[in-house]
Amino acid sequence: MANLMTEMLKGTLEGIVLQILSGQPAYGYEITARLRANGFTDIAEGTIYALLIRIEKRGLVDVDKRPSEKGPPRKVYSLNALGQDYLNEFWRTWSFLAEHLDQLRNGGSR
Amino acid sequence: MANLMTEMLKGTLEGIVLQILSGQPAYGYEITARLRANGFTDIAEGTIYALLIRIEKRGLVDVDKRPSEKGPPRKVYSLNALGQDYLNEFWRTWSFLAEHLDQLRNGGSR
DNA sequence: ACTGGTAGATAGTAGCACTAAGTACCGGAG
DNA sequence: CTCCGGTACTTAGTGCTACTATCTACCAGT
Repeated sequence: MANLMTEMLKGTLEGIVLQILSGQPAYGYEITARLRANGFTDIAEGTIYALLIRIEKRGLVDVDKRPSEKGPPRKVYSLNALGQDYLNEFWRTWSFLAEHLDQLRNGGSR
Repeated sequence: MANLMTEMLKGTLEGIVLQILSGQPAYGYEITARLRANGFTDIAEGTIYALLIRIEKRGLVDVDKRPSEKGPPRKVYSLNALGQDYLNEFWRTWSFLAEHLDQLRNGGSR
């Protein structure tokens, strides 16, 4: 059975990660941990890595590889100008959706 | 380039349609028209029909076929008890997501 | 030597919205 | 009478996204 949250995250998870990166640069493992701390306990690690590669290919983030004291080198992602534009667009779309859903929920379907 | 809204609708469009049906029974064409009137101008007709068939197969709605004065017979969908449960669950999930996104947006990522 | 925590990559799967094309029915314009 | 436009529904195929599962790699402590 498909999970409701799984489907709802499609499209929004990307914005969530970009928003996190807009605060400060971060690497994958850190982002996953931050998400979990933030209540999104069920998001798989692999999902985040795949997403990061995707937004990197789209040129929304810059990457800086630096050695870690523990384990393999980290890939530190930071939001660039294009990413910021995309993030703004994301929030505009989200606001539209959230507004209309609220409206629909409160009987305002007429 | 993938549309932001398209991806964001995944998972939520289903809830939107169920919410519309919770007010009163409706048929596909009508639902499409209502969505368009509600600001969702870019939702394709085919999408709604596919979605309706899906939720019918899952047993979330009951179907009543009745002749139309214009064109082929309408398939009138109405929300049943299982659908209502699912809708409640949908709103709970949505609220969680909306809350956490708001929190994240207002610098509350720490 | 082994376990556990840190860090990332990837092949395969399922679900969803979209595109595009079609069927079917009817009324009115030409 | 034929054609067009509006109503109403169907369906095959596509692309994108999150998930599962598994793998590599590095290091510290026992």
